Amino acid sequence: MQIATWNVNSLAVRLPQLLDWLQANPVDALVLQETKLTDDKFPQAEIEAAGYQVSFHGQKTYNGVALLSRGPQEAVVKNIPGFADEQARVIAATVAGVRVIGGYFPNGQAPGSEKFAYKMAWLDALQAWLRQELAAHPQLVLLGDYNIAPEDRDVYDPVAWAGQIHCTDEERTHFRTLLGLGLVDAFRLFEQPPKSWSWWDYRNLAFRKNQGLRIDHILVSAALQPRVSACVIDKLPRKNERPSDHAPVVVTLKD
DNA sequence: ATGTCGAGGCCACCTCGA
Repeated sequence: MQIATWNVNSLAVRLPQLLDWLQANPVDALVLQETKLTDDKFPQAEIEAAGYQVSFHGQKTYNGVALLSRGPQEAVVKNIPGFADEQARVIAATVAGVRVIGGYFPNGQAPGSEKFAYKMAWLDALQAWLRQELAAHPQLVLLGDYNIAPEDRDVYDPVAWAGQIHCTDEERTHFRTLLGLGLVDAFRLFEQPPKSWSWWDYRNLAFRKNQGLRIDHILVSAALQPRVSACVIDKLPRKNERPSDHAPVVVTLKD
């Protein structure tokens, strides 16, 4: 079984690439972030024609998430229960016995800003909900665009980025708290090439210079960890002539 | 090199967010 995450930065623009990618990578489940589509504009028919069931939760211009799966989805949840939020950032469902939670974590803009405070409140709410989800669903994966680079080795220039958004102590503490709930970073279960990133700024020729951050993550529960056999970042879509700024991340589970 | 994209307003350029 394979489960993947991809911030597509506008599904309207990236739909052809998504369909191409699914043909080459027929994963069992995929969560998308930054679809930037209201639900009435979501390309449900095209995705179903590609052999996937899909749940989605979107809004105009910003954010928006979706969950695609080959098999049926049970107990679909949109956004964090009990956390009033106008921003569409979370979608979850149980797929083939695995609780799949996809998230588009707030960017946070800059430490000290209102958006940073919102990011912290959102992370608090996620953490509280996740405790319950883990108790109810031991086989769980939390994946998406975390907008957090957990360690200095996840940053192309850790000195320049020290204390900057994605790299603050507060964000990294939140990431470690998630691990403390009984989750593990699937990517770090394996030896990986140094300078592995999942996002490169569109500016500054960042991709050509491989100046990026690893901010898209797949965290798996302790009960799921023994099944994890691989976790990779697929840089290929970032080489498209009209790419998203993020690359997909894929985890492989043994049956 | 702050050297890019994408959405949306009410455009044929600007602002915002990332």
